[in-house]
Amino acid sequence: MGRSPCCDENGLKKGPWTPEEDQKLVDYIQKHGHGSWRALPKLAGLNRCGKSCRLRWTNYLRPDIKRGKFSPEEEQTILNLHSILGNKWSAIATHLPGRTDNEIKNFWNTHLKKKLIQMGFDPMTHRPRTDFFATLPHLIALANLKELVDNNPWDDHSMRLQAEAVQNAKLQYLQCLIQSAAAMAGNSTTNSPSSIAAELEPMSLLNSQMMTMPSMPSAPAPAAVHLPELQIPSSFEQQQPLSNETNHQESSFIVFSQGENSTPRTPLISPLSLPPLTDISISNPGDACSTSSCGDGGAMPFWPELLLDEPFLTEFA
DNA sequence: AAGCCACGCAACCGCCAAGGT
DNA sequence: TACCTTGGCGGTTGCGTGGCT
Repeated sequence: MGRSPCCDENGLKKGPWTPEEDQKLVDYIQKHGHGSWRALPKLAGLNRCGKSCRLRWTNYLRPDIKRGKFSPEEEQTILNLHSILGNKWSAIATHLPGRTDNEIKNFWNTHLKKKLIQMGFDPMTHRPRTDFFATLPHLIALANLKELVDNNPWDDHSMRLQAEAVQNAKLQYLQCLIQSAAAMAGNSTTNSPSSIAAELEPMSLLNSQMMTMPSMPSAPAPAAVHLPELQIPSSFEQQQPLSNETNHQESSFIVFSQGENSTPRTPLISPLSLPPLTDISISNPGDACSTSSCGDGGAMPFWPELLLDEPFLTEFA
């Protein structure tokens, strides 16, 4: 496959376009259409390569281009589509009339990506970052959000996702505790529920700390946040390991998230960066997933759309 | 007022796929 | 089938601008 000789051709101008060049290009295309981009510059009297002309036209001069700030709706659309399509800017642009892929790409790189990072999300996966300590300050701030306190149950998708980030931190902490407990137990396979429960006690401490740390100057008064409580099933000790492998130190068991009475179960995130599950499975990395909610048992399940409303984005800008 | 720095955005670069010869 | 041309895409660069010290 050959490479197209382009702007490296001698004598062709590069750099910013002048109004005169723009006018020549617009005039020519309006009269004749662009036709062959390669032939266009000479026909239009431009000392540019065809590629440069095409980019100038498609990204700037096209009459149907919408300029100006992105609306909250457009912002949301980009977030949603990016969570599905990734960096397929041209595909995203097809859903935003008047916006170019270049413009969307720039907007993503200069605004949205930073916002997601600040909010504790991985901008590529749209998942809460799994680095607990890196996201802790943010999570503490989140825990102080009045909206989180007031919005219960999870009637707002974005709030729910943020709550999941908090929940994720809790689960990671839980994982650490479990591993510590397993280490303390040595090779013993009898991790009783009561001992695990004892280890879980600091979870509430963490929760309360997250509620009370003065991380935001204007943070509302600390109050209880109704996160779904982690529950260790009473039949915990009877849970079968999810894997037949026996060379792991950790025991495999299942932690269910349970919503409040009428609240549907909240999809949670595996603390081990496993695919998100409806029923969290804390198991050994690489274990086969045996829960019915685990998609097709191997393929990456579909991550919920990231729906972040403008006030929320502004809040953390 | 001058220098520095961060940011936004237009433009370029390099690669790829499709279609033509 | 191999090569070439063209259009398109995503990543990156560099310049202009505004804010801060």
